[in-house]
Amino acid sequence: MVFSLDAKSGVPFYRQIIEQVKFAVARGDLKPGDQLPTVRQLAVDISINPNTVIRAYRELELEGLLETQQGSGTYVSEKQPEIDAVERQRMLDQIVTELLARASGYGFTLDDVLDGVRQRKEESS
Amino acid sequence: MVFSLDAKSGVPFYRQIIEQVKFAVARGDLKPGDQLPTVRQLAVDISINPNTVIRAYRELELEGLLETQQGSGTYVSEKQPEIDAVERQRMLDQIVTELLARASGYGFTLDDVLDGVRQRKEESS
Amino acid sequence: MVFSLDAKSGVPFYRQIIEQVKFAVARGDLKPGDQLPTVRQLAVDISINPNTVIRAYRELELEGLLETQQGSGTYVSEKQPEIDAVERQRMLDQIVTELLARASGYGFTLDDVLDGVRQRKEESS
Amino acid sequence: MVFSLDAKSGVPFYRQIIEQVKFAVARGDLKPGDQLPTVRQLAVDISINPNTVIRAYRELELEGLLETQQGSGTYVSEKQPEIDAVERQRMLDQIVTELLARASGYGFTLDDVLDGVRQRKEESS
DNA sequence: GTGGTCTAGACCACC
DNA sequence: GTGGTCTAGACCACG
Repeated sequence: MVFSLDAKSGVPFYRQIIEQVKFAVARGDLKPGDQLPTVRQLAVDISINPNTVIRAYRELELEGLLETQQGSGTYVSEKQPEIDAVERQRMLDQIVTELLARASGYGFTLDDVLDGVRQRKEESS
Repeated sequence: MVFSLDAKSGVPFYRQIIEQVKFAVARGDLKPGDQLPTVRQLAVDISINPNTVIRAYRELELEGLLETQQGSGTYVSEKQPEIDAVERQRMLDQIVTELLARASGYGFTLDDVLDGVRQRKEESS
Repeated sequence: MVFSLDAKSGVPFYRQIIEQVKFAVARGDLKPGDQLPTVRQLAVDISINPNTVIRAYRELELEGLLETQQGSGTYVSEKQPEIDAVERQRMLDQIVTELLARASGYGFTLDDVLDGVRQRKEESS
Repeated sequence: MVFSLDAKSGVPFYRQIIEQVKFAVARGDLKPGDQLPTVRQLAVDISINPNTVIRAYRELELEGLLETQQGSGTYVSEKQPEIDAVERQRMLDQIVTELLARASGYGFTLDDVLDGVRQRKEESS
């Protein structure tokens, strides 16, 4: 799995790592039992402070997505946490709300955003 | 114009004010020449420190959206800064990218997001 | 004498008035004994607060450039204050220093400014 | 890079810092990628409140001159914002206009100013 | 009355 | 360690 960070995005590094891991798991690129890069290795690979990697892994572990085996490494949990459907929907709502608010601040309408997302879909298909 | 802050959102107060002003201008609720609430008045209204309001107004002034006349008040600029079409598109791209990145982190597909936004559209119509 | 204010310049109104009066006297447009517009008249003419006019006139009176005769009006002093040559030079130095500093902040060289001033000279001749 | 403040000038501290940074970048004393003094360090060095330094750095960041990396420090942007040539000329015009206006207020002619600036040039050469 | 600047100090987020 | 946000309150400048 390949990680990449964007320092200019304003999104903190540890969040970018978290999202990339979640994305990889959601896509199936990372399967239960798969090992993740070691903290030190990943830190070197993407040129960041090991503490930042630790923080990302720890949060993912707290969520139940990862498991660390002392001395062995960090792995994708065998039992992926089931997210309550209601909770899940609320999550999406929250994300959509925030981004729409930001978009409207720049004068974009809901349709503008809708078109933007549709366009991505075409590009990816 | 009505302002409201959400202390739990994690979004800094001054950013919330900035976005609400931008939104109001984009919607036409605030027109060029209109006076904004005075710093002290708004501070009292939404129960925050005047310095925080000043900061929000100041950033909007630096962007060219507002103008302040010492001793008189703060107004919406007569000449709203024109946003370059290319710049605008890049802005939308960035917003959509973040929207999708955040959503995918929770396992949502592009279609899930599309549905989420569509749903908003129906609600608002 | 015609006054005009530029609200966008950032220079406070009372300073703009002061400089315009000084300029008019320096040019000879206003001679010793000449009456200036009354405070109220000028305030109406240029659409500002009378207090602002009062402030400008008062500072000019303190410098000895104007004299107010209660109930009669404000006049250019018969005896224009002589500014010490050294003081005068220091004044110019200070003005030049500040503006050059600001110009350099935008990457302009001393020659750029020099050219800018020369250009004005040609335009005015 | 050495900073120095003049409390008597009437120019706000944060503006003085901004102009000194711009000047240093324009001169090449600060190059893209260079780190600036930390907020706290600079605050101690020039004996002002850290908030004032933050404010200066922040405005420079909004202009695109600096970039801050949370937890790491503040750096000169790799891509310095390009100033539109027209915009640049307007800026110079504005500076020259103010220079002449202020000078004429003290009875200096355009030639006096020209001499004053020329003199600076000789001194600096 | 209006906005602007600065300080002091608390608390937070990130690396 | 780094920068960021917010508060409280003083003092100033402008109209």
